[in-house]
Amino acid sequence: MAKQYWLMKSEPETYSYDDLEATGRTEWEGVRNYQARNFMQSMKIGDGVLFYHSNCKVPGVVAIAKVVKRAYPDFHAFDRKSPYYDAKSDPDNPRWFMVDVAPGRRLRRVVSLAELREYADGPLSELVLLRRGNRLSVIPVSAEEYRFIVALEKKKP
DNA sequence: GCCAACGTTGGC
DNA sequence: GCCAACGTTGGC
Repeated sequence: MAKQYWLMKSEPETYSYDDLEATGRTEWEGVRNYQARNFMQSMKIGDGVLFYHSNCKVPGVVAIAKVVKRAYPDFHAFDRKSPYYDAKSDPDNPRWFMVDVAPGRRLRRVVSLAELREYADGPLSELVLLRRGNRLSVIPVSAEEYRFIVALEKKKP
């Protein structure tokens, strides 16, 4: 199976790309949306990830990361004390899954959402992120879209 | 199975 | 802080 690509959102105040670099690896826990979960379940080791900062001053893609562990049960859902606790998920029949992600490299500059929108009628016309009202935190990206977005780092902002 | 109410996401 | 869009919940 060919390498796949994804965009994963994180609020930098909660967990930024700097945090990922500091720890070298993270569990992508707390995803509580079925569609996003399904995407994570189809991820494979080595898949490319666009690390996106949401809910911040300049939302956009800040770095490249990679999947380093395939989907496994999000055990935070079993922990009553966790903010991600979900009584409907139990260890015998887990409802939520997560993958592990490791850093790749920071882009030369933030490729902002506003800039991505400039290509909404062109190369990024199919980008799920740009669909109206999209709120998914894990989004598939085609190889072409991935390459195009990464290449934008070389453009003058 | 419908749908109103509610909570959350996330850009602005 | 506002609010539009969306998913989930629960009454009926």
